[in-house]
Amino acid sequence: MKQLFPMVMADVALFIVLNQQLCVLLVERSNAPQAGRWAFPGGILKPDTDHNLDDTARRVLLEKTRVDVPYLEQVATFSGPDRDPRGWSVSTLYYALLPHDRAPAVAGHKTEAVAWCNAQKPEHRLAFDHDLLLKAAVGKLRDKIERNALPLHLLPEKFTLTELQQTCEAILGHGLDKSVFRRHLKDDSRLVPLPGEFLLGSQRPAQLYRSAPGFRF
Amino acid sequence: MKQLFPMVMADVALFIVLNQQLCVLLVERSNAPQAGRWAFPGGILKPDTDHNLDDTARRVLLEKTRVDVPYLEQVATFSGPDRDPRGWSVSTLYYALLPHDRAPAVAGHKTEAVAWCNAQKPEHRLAFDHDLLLKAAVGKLRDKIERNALPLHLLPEKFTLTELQQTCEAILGHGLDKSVFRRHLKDDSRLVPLPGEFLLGSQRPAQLYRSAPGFRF
DNA sequence: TCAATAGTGTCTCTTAGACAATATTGA
DNA sequence: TCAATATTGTCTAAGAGACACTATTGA
Repeated sequence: MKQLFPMVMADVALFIVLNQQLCVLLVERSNAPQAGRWAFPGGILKPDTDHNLDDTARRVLLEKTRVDVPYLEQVATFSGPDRDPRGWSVSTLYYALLPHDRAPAVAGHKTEAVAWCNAQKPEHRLAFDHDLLLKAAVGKLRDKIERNALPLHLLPEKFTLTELQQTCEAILGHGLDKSVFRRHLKDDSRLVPLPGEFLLGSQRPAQLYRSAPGFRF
Repeated sequence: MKQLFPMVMADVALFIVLNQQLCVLLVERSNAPQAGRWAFPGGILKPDTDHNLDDTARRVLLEKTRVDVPYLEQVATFSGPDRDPRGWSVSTLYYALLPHDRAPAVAGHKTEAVAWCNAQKPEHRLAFDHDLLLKAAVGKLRDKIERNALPLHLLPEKFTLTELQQTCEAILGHGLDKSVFRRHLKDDSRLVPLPGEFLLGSQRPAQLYRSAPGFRF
């Protein structure tokens, strides 16, 4: 017998940049269906407690990984009778960004393994239609960077322009010219230089910046 | 008592350009809730017959307006317990484009009035949160035009470059330079000039074009 | 001093934007 | 011929891209 209502869920692609590579958080499914494959953290809408699907997304991410994220954005909604063997499903995909210094904060459920996986070429076999979802999420993220958005939520509180550039490069998948990159950030109000604060090393010190108050993406 | 499952629906913003104005199709609600207000054509997912939400969107548009559209694209998904007084709802918004010479093809249900309404500043009071949805749909459409997409699905089969430019201007809400506009279309494979076919009038004839085979947006 | 990276400058080439000039029709 | 619109050209300024140069540290 056919079901009357579809499953309604939210999935989250949580991005991070590790070792100059754009990575995404995946959870190994421990139960059927598709046990052993890797999927985005996701879960079913709870109409009693969720105020909208954004809430659902934030909640499932918190439940599955213990991470609360500052920024969450809708990518698209996927639907159909066959994408999940349990039946007709509608799942709205979100993406979120995590600063690389918070990577250790991510913890799996007792029974589930989690892993940071190369977002451009995942080394795990994905469950359901999540390869499609991943493409969509990466595409949307790239789009924003190409349109001059700054992925500051991927960076720690204080960062240098070089780190920012490397983060953009990891997302775009190709190098950027240092001079051009910095020219664009001239007088950009989204960036605030921290007076007198520098990143030191065996080279010329690098000015540290933080994101402007109220910055959202 | 709370409901266990949300309503799952698709809404469609069907755009057209009439008299150089971007317009959207609205349906006057004849029944509660919100009778008398105007809303996008929309309807509830039928898991038995719809293969996905795109299907739902196409079907409800056909049912409500008798129009089958060549192009349909997802905008975003809106959700929450209060946006529809009937309870927790999830609705995925699509937009579609209709050539202006097909405006008369649109017909309402027996009991419902339909109207083309100014998309930038609607003259009707919208139902539910559809003012939000309208903003999102117009925004997405503008975005695509700004990124050099051609809204050929808003034009009749044969059209001139001037008509194409005016269509873009209607979407963007501001004028474009004729010379610049045409420069961009130089050697654009999306446009095919029709050899020897011109639009005549009391002026220099204008070359007619059609969209390239397989053109999608 | 040197290696390493930060940060700036310069040159060229492409393009956007504004506007002018020319072309072709019907009245 | 004129009015109207199509179509093309030209000039200028801004920006992108490539690359070189200078600056400042620790070793």
